[in-house]
Amino acid sequence: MFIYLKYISKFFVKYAIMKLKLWKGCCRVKLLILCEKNSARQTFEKALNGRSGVHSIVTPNDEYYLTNASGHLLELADPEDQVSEDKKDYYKTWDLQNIPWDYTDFTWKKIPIRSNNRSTELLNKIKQDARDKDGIVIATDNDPSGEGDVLGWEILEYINWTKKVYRIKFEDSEKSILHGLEHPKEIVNRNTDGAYLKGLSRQRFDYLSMQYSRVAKIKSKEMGYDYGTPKAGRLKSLILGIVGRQWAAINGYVKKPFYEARYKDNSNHEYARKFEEGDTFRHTGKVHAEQEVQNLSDDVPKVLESKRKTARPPLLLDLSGMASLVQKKGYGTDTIEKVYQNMYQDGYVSYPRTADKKFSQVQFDELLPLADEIATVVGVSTALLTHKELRSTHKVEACEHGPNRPGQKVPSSLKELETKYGKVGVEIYTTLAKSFLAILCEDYVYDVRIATLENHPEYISKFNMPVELNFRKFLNPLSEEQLYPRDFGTTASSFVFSGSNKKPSKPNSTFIFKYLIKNDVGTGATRLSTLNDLVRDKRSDGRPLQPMLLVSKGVYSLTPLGQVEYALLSGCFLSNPKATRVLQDAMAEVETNPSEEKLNKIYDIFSEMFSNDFVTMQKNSQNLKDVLGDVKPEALVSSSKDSNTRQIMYEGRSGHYKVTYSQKGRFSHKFTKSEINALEQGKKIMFDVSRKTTTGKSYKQTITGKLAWQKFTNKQGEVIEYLGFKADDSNRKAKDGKFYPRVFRGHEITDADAEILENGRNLTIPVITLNNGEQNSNAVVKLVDGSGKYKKIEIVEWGKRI
DNA sequence: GCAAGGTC
Repeated sequence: MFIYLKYISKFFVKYAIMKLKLWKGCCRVKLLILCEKNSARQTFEKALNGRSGVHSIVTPNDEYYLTNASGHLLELADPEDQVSEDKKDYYKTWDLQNIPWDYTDFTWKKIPIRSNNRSTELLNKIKQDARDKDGIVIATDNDPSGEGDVLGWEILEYINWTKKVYRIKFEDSEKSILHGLEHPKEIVNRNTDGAYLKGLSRQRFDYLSMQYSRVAKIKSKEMGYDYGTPKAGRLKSLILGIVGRQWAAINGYVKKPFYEARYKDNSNHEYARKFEEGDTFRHTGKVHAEQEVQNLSDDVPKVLESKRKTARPPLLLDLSGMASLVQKKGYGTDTIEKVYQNMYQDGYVSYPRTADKKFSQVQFDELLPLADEIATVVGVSTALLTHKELRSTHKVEACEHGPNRPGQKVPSSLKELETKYGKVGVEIYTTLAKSFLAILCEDYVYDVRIATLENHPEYISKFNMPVELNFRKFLNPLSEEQLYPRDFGTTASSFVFSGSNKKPSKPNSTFIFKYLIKNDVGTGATRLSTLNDLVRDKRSDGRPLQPMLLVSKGVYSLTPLGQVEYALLSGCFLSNPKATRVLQDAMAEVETNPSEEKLNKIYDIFSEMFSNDFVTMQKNSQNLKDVLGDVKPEALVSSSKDSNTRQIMYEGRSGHYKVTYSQKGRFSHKFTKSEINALEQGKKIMFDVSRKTTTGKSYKQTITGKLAWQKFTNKQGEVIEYLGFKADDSNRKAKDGKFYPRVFRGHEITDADAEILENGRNLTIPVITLNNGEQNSNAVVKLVDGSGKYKKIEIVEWGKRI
């Protein structure tokens, strides 16, 4: 009986507990946590110990499930799909009559991103994941622009989510994620959410800017410069503007030499006076400086002071900084971007699209234990890594992704990277590793030594004497001369120093990025990809595309199409950093006072800017001929529609050339990749072509030649210059100055042959195919006069068959 | 066909 009771009570307790659990479970709030991307979701998974589970978020025991997007999954549909049926044509047709657009026509409809074939699939998955949930936590990145908020909300809108929505903010670390989950903010109405409206205003402003491209295309075509569609936008036009202005400065540079008296001591140190605007000791004529030098007696150096100084390691790298450095080693930024992405996916390097150059403590602590291992791989002495504390100058309290740096996975050797990613992978890793390892070294210590001259104290000389190299042993290493400088000498005498104003530097990626960063245009994620976009000459489906920029040896220049845009948008707000500043001010206002009214103000700001720029562009189009000169036929869309042309910089000018070399009806040859490579470097190439005799028998002819700028006169009598393959003269020049074929029926005329022919004698040579039907024979030939300045080789008699 | 913003 006792046992029975015990059993019963045990059963009841068990039942009660089960009931309680069930009750608790049914009342638990079910949350879907929406991360921006796969890698972020994985970090959440680590922080929460599982993809799903129980965690205190909005109530103490919420059931959560993690899901993720992949950046933006939606984009604004094309203009014609934003408007009512009766206005479709108006917005579809590229016509100046249909511009400017009326923003009140737009529904701001979004569609899954077309270029990403996974977007619909992911949207469906998120919709599925959300089905049984009570709330969604938007856990996308916390960009100050509100982009993460837009990214999350547009997904919720797409899946018709009507239940609760929370937003959490955090940085890219487990600790910060847990902290963020403790502070969810419920958003009842997205139309009054500051961050969301702020992001939306940026998006719509930029969308409306598409009108610029239409205007630019229409006007340039109208003026005969139909080189393609100039792609105009806040970021693109700014890049083209800075490249265009820099080349204008380079082309307008006038060297202004100057001469001044200086001293040099017997250790080769130079002593000069400090030049300030208005000083008269700098002469434009050499004579004046020479006179001055004659009056300056020899002197004795005197050390003024030796100051000990230290220099901290530089900040770390963001994507554009990393790309600039690696590009200098001879790799294309497009390749760098792709390879870095692959290395990131494999865990060797950190998240690519960051704008951070400093560490948070958490990120630093995560990487520090790997330092010795990384140093060994890249060949940096671990003995140098003594500064294990994060300098305050290199630290931020909170940041998103942190700088570009080595990842948690360390390769066993550089060879491992080379096998997987090629040499560019090695370069990327070494660059990142060194910039990280440098901050674990002590400061660079050096003495600044300053000297003057006993009797001419206004002459000063200065150099740095290294004391302890530390991080400069491997990062920005000193030259031999800088490492072991000679100290000041014992005597000094005067000389004429000649210098000149500095020539503006050619625009490379560092130059472009610096300008964009300074003006806060674009983001870490878009600067490099947009620059690559402008250089791209193929669409994703392989069809040709008119590039706006050309890059050669890291230097960027405008293509004819780029020049069109540069000319058309000159003086426009859009191609000025001011456009971004005006936009950012308006965005800040939307954020602090989120309302439909403030959002509408964005459209007004855009409209005002555009109406001014519209006038400017029309004016500019009238001056296109003055600015651009004659239309370049090779740049016309009509002449480069096929993939048979390549656009390159050649001998300092840009042009198209055909990759198929042909002589009408005789032969054609499509250049191979290596031939194209050689040609574009200005090298001479050689290839065989197949030719046919009159009887249809084929034989090979060897052609040699290179790319060259050539001229022809068209029917209107205009001399047109074009770039193309120029075969070496296939004629020999005879003694009398006339020309005759270098190759006759497959036989190359040797010097000895020429000697005989040009003396009017008969010559027996092997020829490949004969008119009498035989295949290979000897033939007796001689040289006879042809028309004009030509002679020809004629068969006198068939020889025997070979 | 046009943007800039994400991501792989």
